[in-house]
Amino acid sequence: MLDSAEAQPTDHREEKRRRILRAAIDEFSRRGYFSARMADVAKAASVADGTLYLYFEGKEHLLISVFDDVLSRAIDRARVEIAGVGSPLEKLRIVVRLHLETLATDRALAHVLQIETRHSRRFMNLLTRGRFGEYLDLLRALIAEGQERGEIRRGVSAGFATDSVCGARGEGGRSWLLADEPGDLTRFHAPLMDLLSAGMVVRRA
Amino acid sequence: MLDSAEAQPTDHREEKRRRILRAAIDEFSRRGYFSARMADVAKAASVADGTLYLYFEGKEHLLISVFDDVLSRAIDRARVEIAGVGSPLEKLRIVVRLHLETLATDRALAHVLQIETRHSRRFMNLLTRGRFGEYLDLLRALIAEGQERGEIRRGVSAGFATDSVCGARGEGGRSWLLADEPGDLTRFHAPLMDLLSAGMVVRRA
Amino acid sequence: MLDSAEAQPTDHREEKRRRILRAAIDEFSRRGYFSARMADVAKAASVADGTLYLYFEGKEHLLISVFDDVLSRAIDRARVEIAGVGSPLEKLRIVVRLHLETLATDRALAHVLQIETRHSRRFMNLLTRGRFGEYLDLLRALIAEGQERGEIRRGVSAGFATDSVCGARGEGGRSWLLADEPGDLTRFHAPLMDLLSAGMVVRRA
Amino acid sequence: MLDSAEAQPTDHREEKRRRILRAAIDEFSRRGYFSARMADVAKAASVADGTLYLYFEGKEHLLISVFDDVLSRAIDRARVEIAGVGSPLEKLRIVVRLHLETLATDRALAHVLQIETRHSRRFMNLLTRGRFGEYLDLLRALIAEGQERGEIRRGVSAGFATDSVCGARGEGGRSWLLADEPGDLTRFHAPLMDLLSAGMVVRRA
DNA sequence: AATGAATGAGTATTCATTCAT
DNA sequence: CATGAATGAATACTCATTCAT
Repeated sequence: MLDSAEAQPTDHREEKRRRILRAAIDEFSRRGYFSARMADVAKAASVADGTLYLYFEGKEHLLISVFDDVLSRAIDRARVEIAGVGSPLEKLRIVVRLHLETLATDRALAHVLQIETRHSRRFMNLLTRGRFGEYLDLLRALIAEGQERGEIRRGVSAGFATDSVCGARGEGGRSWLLADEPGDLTRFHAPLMDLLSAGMVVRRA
Repeated sequence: MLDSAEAQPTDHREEKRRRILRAAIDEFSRRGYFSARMADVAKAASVADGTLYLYFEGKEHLLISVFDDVLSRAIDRARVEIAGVGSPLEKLRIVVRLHLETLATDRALAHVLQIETRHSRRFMNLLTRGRFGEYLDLLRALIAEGQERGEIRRGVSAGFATDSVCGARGEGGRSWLLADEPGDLTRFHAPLMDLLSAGMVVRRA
Repeated sequence: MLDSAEAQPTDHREEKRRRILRAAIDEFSRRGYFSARMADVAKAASVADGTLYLYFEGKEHLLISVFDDVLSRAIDRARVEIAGVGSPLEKLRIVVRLHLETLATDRALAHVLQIETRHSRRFMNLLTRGRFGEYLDLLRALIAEGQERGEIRRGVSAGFATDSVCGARGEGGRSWLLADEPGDLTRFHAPLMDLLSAGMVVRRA
Repeated sequence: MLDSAEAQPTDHREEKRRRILRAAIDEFSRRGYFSARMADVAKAASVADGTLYLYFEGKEHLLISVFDDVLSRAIDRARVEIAGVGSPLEKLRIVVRLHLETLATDRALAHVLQIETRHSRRFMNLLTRGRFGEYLDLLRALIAEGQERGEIRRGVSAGFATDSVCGARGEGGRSWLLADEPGDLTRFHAPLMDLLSAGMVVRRA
């Protein structure tokens, strides 16, 4: 009883928070972070300008929140999906696929993640702490695990391979974002994994 | 006689243009494109605010000019260095090395190229025409050539491979840029080429 | 109840709008339109700089609004005062008197109307649509009516007489300057001298 | 010999001065005084920007010079043409005709004189000293003379009639606006209406 | 909690003027 | 005398943020 009495406003609050994040993604994607106006985000979220500041500390925090929110859920889903999988390389494959699927499903989100979060050094540093760091840790762990189990070549440092995975995926995403006729992002999945695997996989004599 | 008479002002002008570009790179790198102020660029270049507009049309054009200027010289150097080389894969290796060396030499420049030029769709389109397009063409040509000569697997499309090269290199550069203790960027060269080559090279049975 | 609840903000808003217009009249009069600064208008109106733009689109629109606002009220007053009057000439006399009284009451306003609204051809065109056009129509109608009733000489066209009354042609050519098909200015010479001479020349018996 | 030796540069100088004035008239007319750029005046006059300042003290002085130059020649011509005429009213008629002819011949000049010289109170004061004052004196003298000889009604003050003729009072108060001791504008109402009515009212036999 | 009117700091750009050549 | 590259003061307008209601 108490719960439901409190659940209502909380749900309401959470729903409004999500609406604002959604509006932020759309506006940041459409106009770019710096050109997007808080007033437009508010309008798109159907709230008053001032309300944004009851949910987020300011514009910058709103962008960080988009990033964190998406990665939060990405990590959760990834952990669930790779739970029963044995091969680290296969796990890696799954994580990359999930990532591409998320981007493919929500082009505006992809744009914000790929482009708009790259602005200032300070900003990137803010990002690296928080969920993004966790995500990188996950990838690094998978690669390290793969190396320990002999599935991935040791010549490649885990950090470097992580960067390559993110980078290749990122640039593919960027091309896809900027292309006039985007097509399906997930079609990059196979060749991307193929390409990277080829470099990482231990080649059995 | 005529030369020296005309050379002075031209040299003077060119020298000032370079000073402004240099200042722009530094300021855009330090504060980010949007946060950088034209007044600071002017001060860093030791010219009056108004002088910037005698050399560049505006802030946006200044950023584009940085990009174009760097790529102009990158392309020229690349063409010279790969002139006598036979193997396309080797040529690719050289181009990537040159690129990394340029970024490694000038961290501020690297930052501007990797981060600050990624802002808006419109901006990217501006960039793609001009020298950047030429650069991509060069890479694509090398990959296609490699495929014709059987050095590079045909399964990988030239466009996709180009993206991967740029992306992996980009993300490596980005990590390096954002790392607290950067180390030497060129140490990425060997593993990067190794990684990519492994994915691209025709594996002889 | 409802009224008073809504009346407050509306009144408040209207009061602020008037305060800004008043400040604009004073500043435009004191320094001239181009030399007047929006910041000074804001200060004189006791509002923040940005507030000006919540009430008017920009500096130019502020000037047009001064003009329109004054003419709006001039037309209303004129219509009331000439309502019961029979003679068109008498009506004309009243309108001119009202106009002069308004100018006489508010010297700053007079200055803005007489001088500062005369800047560019484009600006005059903006002005001619809107309330100014209505005002001219009123004058033209009165003169035409006077001519029909034989109170005003037919030799003078309604348009020309209108211009003479409100002085557009007083100095010999403002209207001519702004007209789309100027024709020959000297053709105004005869009727203008006729008109003025008649008033100056001693009427013999 | 000496004369011709010195005449050349002097003529040359005078010719350049005239070219600049001409360019100023055209540019001020085309874009308005405030929007016209000195650089454009220079270009239109085929001289360097800096050269303008060898002939005129600055932008404002350039505008005043246009005014003064035109009036100088207007006064000279007027004096010549009215030399042998007996009737002051006829003289007045001639002066007005000359004035209108000048404006009619050069529309750009007319625009500058009618519109662009009306900007600030300070500016008008600058103008009133100099040749413009002389011009007004001439008109006043003619009217006074006409009144003495019984050609012009005495009810109209010389000053007021002068203003009416050159239109300063045409719209109801420009002169009043710029006068140092304005008095009451409404006192102009009766004589103004009298003046204009006389021209418009049907004179009953 | 929500609103949205008001705030005012912040900045790219222009252009009259100068002065070294 | 003439040039025109360089100067730098000056300002309209935007928009993130606040706070009285």
